[in-house]
Amino acid sequence: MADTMKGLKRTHYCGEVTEVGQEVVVGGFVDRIRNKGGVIFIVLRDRTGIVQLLFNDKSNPEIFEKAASCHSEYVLMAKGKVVERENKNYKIKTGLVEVFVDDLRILAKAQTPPFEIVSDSNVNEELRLKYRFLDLRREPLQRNIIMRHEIAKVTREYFYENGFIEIETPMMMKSTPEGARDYLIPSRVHQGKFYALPQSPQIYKQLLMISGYDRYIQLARCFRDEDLRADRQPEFTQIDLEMSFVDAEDIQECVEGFVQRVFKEVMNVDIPTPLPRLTFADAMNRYGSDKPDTRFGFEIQDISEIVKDIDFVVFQNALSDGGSVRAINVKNGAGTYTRKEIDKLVEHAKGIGAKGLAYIRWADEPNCSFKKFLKDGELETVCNAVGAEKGDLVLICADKNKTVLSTLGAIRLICGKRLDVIPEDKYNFLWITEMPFFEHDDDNDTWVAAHHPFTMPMEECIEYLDTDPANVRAKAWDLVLNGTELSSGSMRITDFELQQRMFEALGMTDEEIQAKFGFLVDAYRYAAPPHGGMGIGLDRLAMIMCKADSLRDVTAFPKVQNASELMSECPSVVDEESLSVLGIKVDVKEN
RNA sequence: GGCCCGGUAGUUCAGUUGGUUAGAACGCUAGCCUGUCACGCUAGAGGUCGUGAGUUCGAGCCUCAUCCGGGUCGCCA
Repeated sequence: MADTMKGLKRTHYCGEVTEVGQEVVVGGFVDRIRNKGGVIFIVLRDRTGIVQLLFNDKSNPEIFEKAASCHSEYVLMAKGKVVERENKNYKIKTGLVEVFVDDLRILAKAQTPPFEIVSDSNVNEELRLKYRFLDLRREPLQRNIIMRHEIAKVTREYFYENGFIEIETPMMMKSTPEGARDYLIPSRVHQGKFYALPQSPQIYKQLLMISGYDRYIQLARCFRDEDLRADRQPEFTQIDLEMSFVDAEDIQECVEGFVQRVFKEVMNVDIPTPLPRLTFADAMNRYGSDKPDTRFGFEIQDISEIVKDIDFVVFQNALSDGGSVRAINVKNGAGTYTRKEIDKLVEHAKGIGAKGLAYIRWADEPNCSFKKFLKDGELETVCNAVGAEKGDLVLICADKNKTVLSTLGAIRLICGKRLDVIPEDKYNFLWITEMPFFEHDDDNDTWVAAHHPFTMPMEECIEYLDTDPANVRAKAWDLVLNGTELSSGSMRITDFELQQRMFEALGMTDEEIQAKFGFLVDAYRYAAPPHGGMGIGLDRLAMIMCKADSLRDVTAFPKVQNASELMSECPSVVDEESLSVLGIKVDVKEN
């Protein structure tokens, strides 16, 4: 039997024990034991830090024996006097003192853990996820989880102070088969019918504006049944907000205040506002991405005009097909890349959809992959146009605009990472504005809404709704941080007739509209103040602030790539009885 | 669904052209040590080489399939 806590009450966290002479009671996990024979040191750990416990066989043999029987990760409680250390350790906060223990309780013994509970663990993530409760004992993960809490706390404080009301919206709602796939919940009472977990509380927060709550905030759990990525979990948290009697700039100003506050309070980093802005079109043209990382250069340059007379069939074909020829000038010594390294980049470009990359590699002399098509002076003209000098690598892509931009955008990122030119301590926020309203669905050759169908178009674009969908821009915007999409927002349509036109432009029939959003459309008949809002990815914000590479590092119990959880092994099969109550028959296709 | 990377003691890894009994470090167990702090010293235990087939006299190594994990594209209104 283990000891009990009886008669002891914790007085200090381990990391707080610094004052010599105090009587303290501490509790925690055994981090390390150093048994010297006649004296034992046990390092005790809790979420605040570590403290050294001291045991001496002369002064108290019984407690000494007990200390000698301890092993890693046992849970102990110890009472004793804080004394000055004979040999001080200046590397740790509590390193000048130690607790000379006069009462020791072994509250729980531990099996040997499958991996060592140490800060700089390099253990296979699969194993760590299976024993997530042990991995969460490790200091780096605890620091992240606690930092995430700090972010959430500051978030609530900021928005509460600015007049936002926190309202919980349902986790069980109507399934709308638009956009991402829903997680479905079967109904026992209504057999054959299903609720859905929210992809976001979008519809509810708009209804709350119609109901007059004016400013709404929620740290909302959201669910999407799509494939995972390092920055995408099926279950995530949005700082979800909606505001009435505002326009886009008001919402952006409010969110700027938020990011400034959270970075200052949690990290003591100053974020200058207003944040820089870039239209979607400019972002695509300069960075080949709707979420550009602006911490480094290598911007895309259109050299179509410069190369239009060069007799190179690749360039000429792209130009005559209405495409373009564009380049990035990769600096920082990329000109010394070997042929093999460049081939790798070209292979990557092909993977994205480009037919290839032309290049000018300038180690000692400019060395051009399409040299034989060049006339005197043309190489120099191209180099001058893109600002190339010795040591640079100019990568050129010629194709349809869309392909050229996405290719060079991706290659730009790869080069930036490979050359290690992305400053880690920089936090580049960026508003991406004037998002396109429609997206072309190449498979079905139709125009589909790029956002949810309640997004307001920009006033000056409304006239093109039916005639020129490609040029309709939305009153929608993204907030990007260091190349990660953090947040997305828009103004909503409050005008009933305009909403009808939107639905028509999207090719939705009255029946469809009624079946999917009937209640929301009806609600707008009862008058709504102008409103809009945003959803800010709390997980992604925490990931960047913690300098983590994956959402798993800022999520207590994350899912892995196939959306399962390795610790509890969910999702799992349920028994026949449970299914039968729901009126469900499972028909699984075997591979 | 496509492509790429990985899987060898509890953990992190090494393992040569396919060739004797698969090694190291850390951890673990036991013993010694009164000032350690990544304590030290001595000894010991610990392996279905992810799984299954195949090639071979012989497979950790070669081939195929499969499972698991990661990254990415598709997808994510």
